[in-house]
Parts: sequence; C-alpha cells; structure tokens
Amino acid sequence: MNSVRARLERLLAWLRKVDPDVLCLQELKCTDEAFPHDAISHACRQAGEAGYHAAVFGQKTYNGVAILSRSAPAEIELGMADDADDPQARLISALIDGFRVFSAYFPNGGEVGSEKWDYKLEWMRRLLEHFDHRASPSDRIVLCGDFNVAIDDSDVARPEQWAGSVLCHDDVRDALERLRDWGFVDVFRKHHPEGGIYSWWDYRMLGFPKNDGLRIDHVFATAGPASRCTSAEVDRDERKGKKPSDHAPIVATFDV
DNA sequence: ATGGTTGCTTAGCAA
Repeated sequence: MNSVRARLERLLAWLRKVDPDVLCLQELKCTDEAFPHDAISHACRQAGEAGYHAAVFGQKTYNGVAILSRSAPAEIELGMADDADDPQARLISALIDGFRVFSAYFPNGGEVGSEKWDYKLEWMRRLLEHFDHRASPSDRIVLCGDFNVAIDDSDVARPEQWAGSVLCHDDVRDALERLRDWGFVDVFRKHHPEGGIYSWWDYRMLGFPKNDGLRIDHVFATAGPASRCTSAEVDRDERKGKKPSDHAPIVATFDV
C-alpha cells in the first residue's frame, strides 16, 4: 500500500465502503508504535458495531505487514519462525474465524542477479519450508499479499517489456509454482482464467494511464477454502483518485 | 540502458 500513514484516510474510506471481514496489508512503512491503531480500531464503528482489530508486524521505513479483522485474531505469528536472521518484517499470520490467514510482502528483488534477488529467492524457499514444516494442505489457510511475481504472461499487459524482470523471471515463477504445488489454489485465476486483469501499475512510466499493469497481488487458499471461494475481483477504482497506492486491492469472497 | 513517481527521511534508498 506504500505507507499506511500516508494513505490512512483512503484506507478508512475503503473499509467503510467494502466492509471486509479481513484485510491484509503490506508495505506499511512504519513501526508498530507508529501504526494508526486508534483510527483503525474505530473505523466503521457505528450503531454499536465493533471496529477492526489489527495484528501488526511493523518496521521502520520499509516493509511492514498487518491483518485487520472484525473478529479478534488469535495465535498471531510474526515472520517465518525459522533459524534465519532476517530483520525484514514481511510475514504475519493469525487465526481468524477458524482460518489461518497470512499477510505476505514478498521481496521485490531489485535487479536479477543482485543481493536483493538472492534474498527474494531465499525468502520464497523459506516460505515453502515454513508450510512444509508447520502446516498441512488440509488446513484452512488463506495466503494473501504482494507476491511480487506475475504468475504467467496472461498476468502482464506488456509481457515483452517485463520479460526476464524480477517480477516475471522463470526462477521466481518456478519458486511460486512450487509454493502453489504444496497445496494452494490461486483463487483469482479460478474465477478469471482468461487473465488480462492487473493489480499493480508502476508510478513511474505512467503505468496506470497506459494500463501497463501486472497481477502480482494474489490470494492463495488451500483446497477447503478455495472450493468455497465464490468471487475474486480487483478493485481497480481504488487505483484512481488522489494519492492512490500503486496497488489495487483484491477482494475475495468465501462462503463459510 | 535509462527514465519516470512516491514515501520516508533528510540526499539517498527502495519500490
């Protein structure tokens, strides 16, 4: 979302408009202390209704992820809980209404071949290992976030322009395929097999006016919840207007 | 190959 503080008013307006049960946020760009807990806990509170709970894993300046929910989150986990010494706040999960919900901010990767690129591949390997060691495909899991990977060229408006980039390279597509093969369904693709719908447009190069977009934000669900996913859409209007994020939200609906 | 924009933090980095 490119800073929760810079876009707080937009966030609150979106919560009022869409009224989601759960919202996964990435790229907060603030510490836990600076997170706007009060505004969000009061958001949409009306007629005696509760506001949103927030499970937050913040970091100064960069990264930062959160999960907002109507129901109280339980068993909140920060990061991968592995042996890696990783100071970057890119993963949080919580148990909400019987679902293990993850908000993930996959590394961008900088340039192919760089240190950031190696970190991206290693982070994706660690995430798969996390599920291998600590979860089962029969669990009810929903993994949401900015994956920084366009799964195939149907998710890229101008594939020739992005070919071989950190968002489209075979190595990250392969890594994401391995993660999906662990037991996830791309629920957006399930409802839009034709592709051609995007979730992110670069601020640079005037990506949005030219619709030079990519679908790099995903909702992955294990088979149980995936079979109960009744719709998934990009809220493209949210990329418009004053001070938009460079991403548009994905809205997925589950019959529970 | 570079550019273009945005936010955080203060001119440079990350995206």
